[in-house]
Amino acid sequence: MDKIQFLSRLPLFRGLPDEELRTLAEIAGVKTYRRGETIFLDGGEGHGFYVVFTGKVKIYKLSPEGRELVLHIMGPEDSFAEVPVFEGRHYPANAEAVEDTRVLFFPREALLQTIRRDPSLAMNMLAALSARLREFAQRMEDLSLKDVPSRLSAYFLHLSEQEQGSDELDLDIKKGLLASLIGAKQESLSRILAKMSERRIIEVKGKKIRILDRQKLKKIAAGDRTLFN
Amino acid sequence: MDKIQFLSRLPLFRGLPDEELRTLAEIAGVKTYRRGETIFLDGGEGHGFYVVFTGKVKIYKLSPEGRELVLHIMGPEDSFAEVPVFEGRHYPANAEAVEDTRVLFFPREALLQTIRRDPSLAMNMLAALSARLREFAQRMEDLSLKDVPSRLSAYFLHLSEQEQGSDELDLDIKKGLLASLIGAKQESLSRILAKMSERRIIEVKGKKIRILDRQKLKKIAAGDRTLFN
DNA sequence: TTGCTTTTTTGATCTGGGTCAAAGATTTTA
DNA sequence: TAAAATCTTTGACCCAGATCAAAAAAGCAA
Repeated sequence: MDKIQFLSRLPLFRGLPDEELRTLAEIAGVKTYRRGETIFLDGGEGHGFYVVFTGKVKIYKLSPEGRELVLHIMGPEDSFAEVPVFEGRHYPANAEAVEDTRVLFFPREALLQTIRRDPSLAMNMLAALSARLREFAQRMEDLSLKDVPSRLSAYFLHLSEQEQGSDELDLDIKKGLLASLIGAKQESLSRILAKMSERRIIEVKGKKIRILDRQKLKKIAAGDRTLFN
Repeated sequence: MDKIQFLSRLPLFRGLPDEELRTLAEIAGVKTYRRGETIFLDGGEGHGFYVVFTGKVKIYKLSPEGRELVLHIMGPEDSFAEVPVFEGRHYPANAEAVEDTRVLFFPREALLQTIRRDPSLAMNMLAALSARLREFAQRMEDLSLKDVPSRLSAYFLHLSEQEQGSDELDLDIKKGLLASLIGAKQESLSRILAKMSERRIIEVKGKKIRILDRQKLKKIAAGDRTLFN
């Protein structure tokens, strides 16, 4: 397994001298989790951070009554649980493998030492956290100011962008998980998908979505509700 | 005005050598804004970050239709707009003075250079961004999984903690702003305050709140709705 | 294949909190 | 101090989306 090569591709480690990279690669442990397994729990003590190697991890919050909000779905090359490395020492959310997953684990101290030695890692990390803050601010806005169809449409457009503007989207996750990711209930999502299909805005085949009318999708994302009345 | 002394008290600059601190103090510009004045707009180009000296600044998002979500109310010693320094170069939200306000402004380049020279500033900054991420994750959970009375109660308990557990709270901001901070409409907030007063959970006198029944407040914060039925 | 589990859809109903409108209170300004 | 502007409360009504229940579809194991 070529850990070093993998690490060198990560934006987080860009610009790091090979030697530092080698040290990090040595220190990083591989952990494997099966589908459904918990990686850590909200409030648990965090001793380092993770990078997904293969598989998929959901980062989520649970309310006392057991309702769930998914903050992120992390895939290969994504890192998570940086926060407790730098502040507070306990995890700010739960993490669970939604597929069989392998992750790299970097112990806090190793990372902190590298950061102290090499400002470029600090800068990369600051950029990464900043990007996430930006994303959260947007998510919060969406959650409190936009309705569910709008959030769903925005999500589709986002997926499409990630696939170079393709009209063929692969959700790649269960619908229930998608619902929780956009802050809705499974039943609501199902109804909205049905309505959007009926209106020929999208076509749904299992986990495959085809965008039929990008203009209308954009309108809905921007808050237009006329299509639903 | 003793900029250096002020700066040396900030958690962000803790551990910085006096010389670096002096350099930063020299570079930092003071800007003043009147109540209601815009400091920057979402999407505008960001050339540095700010620390509140006196006054109060609201950081907020606006939906296309003009609905507002307040992300933060920043007071003296709080810093804001770090994100565009490290990533993306444009502001992720709007900022407006809600009182007559003086802020210190640190140009991006000065900050980046100090960070490159001194890892302790990088570490402080990473800790600050991490703390904010943690806060955002909590806010997102509250926004999507909790109801308005619960968010309001949590806010009161939070204020109380900041005042060493006192039962006498000073909102210090307009009710409309508070509403927008907890993701509600002014009218809803008003009704909930009325109901909580009627139930003798709190007492409201203008911007002063007195907690009468902390137990019930905690119950509501935890999601209990029996008090409202 | 068959049966069992999990996921998704559909139907019926309920409700928290938003909207619109107007009155009342407080603050600001002249 | 008056009057103008802004902020807050209250009332009537409405609706997006949650909940509860059950059927249908899709995955999966034996």
